[in-house]
Amino acid sequence: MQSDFLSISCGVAVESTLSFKLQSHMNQVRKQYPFAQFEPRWQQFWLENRTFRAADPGEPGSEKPKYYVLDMFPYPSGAGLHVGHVEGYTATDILARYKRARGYNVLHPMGWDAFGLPAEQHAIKTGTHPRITTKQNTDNFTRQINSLGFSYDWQREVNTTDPAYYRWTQWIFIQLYKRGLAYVAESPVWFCPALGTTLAEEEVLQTDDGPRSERGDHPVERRNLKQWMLRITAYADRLLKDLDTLDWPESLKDMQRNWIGRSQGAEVVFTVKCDNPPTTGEGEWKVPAPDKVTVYTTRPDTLFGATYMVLAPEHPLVATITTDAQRAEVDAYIAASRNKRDRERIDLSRAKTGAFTGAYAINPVNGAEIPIWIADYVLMTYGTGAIMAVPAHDERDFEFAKTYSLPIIEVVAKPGAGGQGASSVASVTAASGLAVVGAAAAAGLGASTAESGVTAVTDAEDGACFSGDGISINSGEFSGLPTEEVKTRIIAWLEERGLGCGRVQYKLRDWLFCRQRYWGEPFPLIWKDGEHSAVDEAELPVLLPEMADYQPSPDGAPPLSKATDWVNRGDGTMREVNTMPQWAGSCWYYLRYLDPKNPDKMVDPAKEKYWMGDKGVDMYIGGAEHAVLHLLYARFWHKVLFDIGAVSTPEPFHKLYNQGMITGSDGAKISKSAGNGASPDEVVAEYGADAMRLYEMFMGPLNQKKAWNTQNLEGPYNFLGRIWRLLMIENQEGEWTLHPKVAATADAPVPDEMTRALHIAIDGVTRDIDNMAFNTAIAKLMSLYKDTLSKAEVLPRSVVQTVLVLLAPFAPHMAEELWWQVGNREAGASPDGMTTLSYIPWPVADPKWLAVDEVEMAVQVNGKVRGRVTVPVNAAEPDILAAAKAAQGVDEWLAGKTIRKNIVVPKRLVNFVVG
RNA sequence: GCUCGCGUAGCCCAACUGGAAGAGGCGCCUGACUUAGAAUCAGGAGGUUGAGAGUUCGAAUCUCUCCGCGAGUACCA
Repeated sequence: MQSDFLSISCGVAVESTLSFKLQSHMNQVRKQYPFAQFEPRWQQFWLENRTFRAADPGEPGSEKPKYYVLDMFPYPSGAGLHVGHVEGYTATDILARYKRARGYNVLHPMGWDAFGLPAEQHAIKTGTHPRITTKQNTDNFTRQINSLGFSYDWQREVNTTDPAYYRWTQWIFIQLYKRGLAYVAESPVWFCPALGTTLAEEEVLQTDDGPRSERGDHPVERRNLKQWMLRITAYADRLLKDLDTLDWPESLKDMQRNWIGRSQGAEVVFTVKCDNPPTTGEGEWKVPAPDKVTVYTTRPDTLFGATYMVLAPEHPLVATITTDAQRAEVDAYIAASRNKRDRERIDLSRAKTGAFTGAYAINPVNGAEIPIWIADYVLMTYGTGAIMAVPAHDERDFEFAKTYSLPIIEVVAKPGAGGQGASSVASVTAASGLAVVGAAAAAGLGASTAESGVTAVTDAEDGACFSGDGISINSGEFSGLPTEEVKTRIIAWLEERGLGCGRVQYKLRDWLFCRQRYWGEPFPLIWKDGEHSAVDEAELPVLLPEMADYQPSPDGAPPLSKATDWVNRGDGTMREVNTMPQWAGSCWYYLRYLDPKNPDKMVDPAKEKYWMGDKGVDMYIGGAEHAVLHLLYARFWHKVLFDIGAVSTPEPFHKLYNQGMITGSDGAKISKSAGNGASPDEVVAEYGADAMRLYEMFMGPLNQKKAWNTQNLEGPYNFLGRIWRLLMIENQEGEWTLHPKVAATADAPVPDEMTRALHIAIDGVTRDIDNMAFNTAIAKLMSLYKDTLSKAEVLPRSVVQTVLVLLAPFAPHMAEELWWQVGNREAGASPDGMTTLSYIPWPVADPKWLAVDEVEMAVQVNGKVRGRVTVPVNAAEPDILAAAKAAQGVDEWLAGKTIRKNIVVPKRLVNFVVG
């Protein structure tokens, strides 16, 4: 029953009757220590004394080395702080407090990513202005964050919706615009009817139910719209290359590499042979018949194996090359494929479909005529929208060729496959050669591959298709050479003749950078006669106009278009009415923290140089869900700012760490409807902030997914209670005072074994924090308590204070309170003489206490432990072996055996291998 | 389908990177304190490291093949 109540207590939605029972139960649970009294007291102390203020260059404290530890700032939602926020913020807080104690000038700021859809949707529903909602939410987040004792420098708070902030977002946009990195284009873009706005590629997820919005999970569709784009592709190569310089999780770098999707290949020009040129029907040329079509391929080495060509259905040449005979079929296919898109469904079966245009292309390397098809497995948005199909060496082409009985020619032999395949190919080539292909192609659809004889040289019958590297065959002068070499040679061959060239291609698309919403940064742009220009920088910020009605227009026009006084500037120019996407403000907020109130500059160069140093942010912690969104966008903006000299590092975030997601008790994502979550407010009320922080760090490795379990929370909570009761004692009135065994023996000598245990703990905790292994650091503190502190008759103050400094990053309130209770007071600092331990130097483990004289080693015979032996730590190998042979239990296993090999692992074990 | 990560005690997790399977916590059991329970304190039990092969004197750790869970990605030529 008890655990039921506890788990219910953490649910977001609690029914009133249960909630009542819960209360009565909770009241019975005795608080292990009076956290409700001292936690708020220290939070107030820190705020009032600006304990965590970071020193800007020139100020006292700035002579220390800097350490910039950053959280991904939150979107202040109405739901309030989430246990996932607490996880990341606790981790950075531990580092911030640890680094302060280690003598660093620590920058640890917090702010609000406050533009965005939820506030606007709430506004549409309730009529409350997003600004009001945002203020309420940031107030609530601030309260919750402070209730957890995070050591932010609140003097540096930023808010993306503050005109003094977004003025500089607009300024950066103008710099992009001036450099030609922002442009308007009409293209097929993602549109979300439910959200009433376009979305970037990165904001659309491909799901089993078709493409859907990353935010809100609504269906999205392709529409041809005129939109503002940012030319992030111009930075594709640098964004890719500089990943190598970053200390990020390899998996995250892979995701960015994958998204950027660099591939190296070639463009090849094919000549179109159109025996039956298209006409308008009155016998006139519709357009001049095209005579060239360019394809992109990453496998130019397989050019001899191209047996047909495929254009995307949207390819502009389709209309002009299609023969009259094929026109009906082609038009029907185009219509069907467009319809397929509109059905917002992904075809999981991947059945390949297409239509023959009636036209042929001529392969530049061998003059073979190959049929030109259209198929929706070729995308207009990648490469040239046209491919040469090599069914023998490409899975997709292979499937398509099988479906439509197109010829398949093998031109790459598997390495090490032996001479059999190669020779059979060679003989067929010699006998029939490419002429067979031409004949098959000319025969068109009707030609069966069996009749053509081509399949004899392929693996088609066993359903195989070899897409790896190998040795070229059947490829004229290139036969016999390995794939890589053939690629180079064929590209050179094509380039010499003007028939193609090497080319690098990226998957990354330009960034769709405008939204048809109200609650976002207005663009600093004006229009006149269809021409756009940037406003003068002196006009910034371009303020969001006050509006009574921020409903989207039924015709799809952005809400700002209704603010006519704002749109029409009176001089014949009109303002741009789109707004920027939410990512804009988060692209550079880490820079504004450095100089948050500067009215004249985005950031003062001296401050930027000091805080960003050589490598930028020293530690950035957040979830992996932003891998190809925020983290890619911010790197792009930062590089542009670097290019214009506004920042001094090529990358913004040198070290990045991904926190693992905290799921509900059922392992599923925490949601209100599932009721599987925990609310930080409730946990803090019941167990206190220190216990919540300690538990979230104790759950497991920071970078792994973990399930919330309130029962497990009681472990760290009990530990804090034990530490408290170790030093404090409760009288009959329920007041806590310092325990006599601490107070009476302040100057007591420290037993060697206690000193040793303390130094082992210092060493272990320090290394664990440096390795972000907070769970094991906490376990080491628990061991120190259990094995040493709890057993001590007297607790020397020096030991207690060291323990409190070690505890402080994890449980800062209790550490501060006990620090004060054991007598660290300062007259005048506060009415009670409160003084912080935040800047007390971190203890250093003395190696002499870590050293041991003797070690116990395991003695194995043939890998099985048969005894143990204690030897001096620096014993020589012969001595160890002698002792090991004599060890009890070992001798009998060695009796009468020949030792063939001795293995000695210093300080660990001895293994005798006997025959 | 492809890529990557993870499987250790009933549960959450350690294991110095190839060297005695166990640091810590939850739960469970025993004892102390209690009229009794709760809380607290002291102690204890608990194992084929997902399965199978391989490398090695020695494998939780390295290699391969499966199984299970999770994340990313999805016709990118």
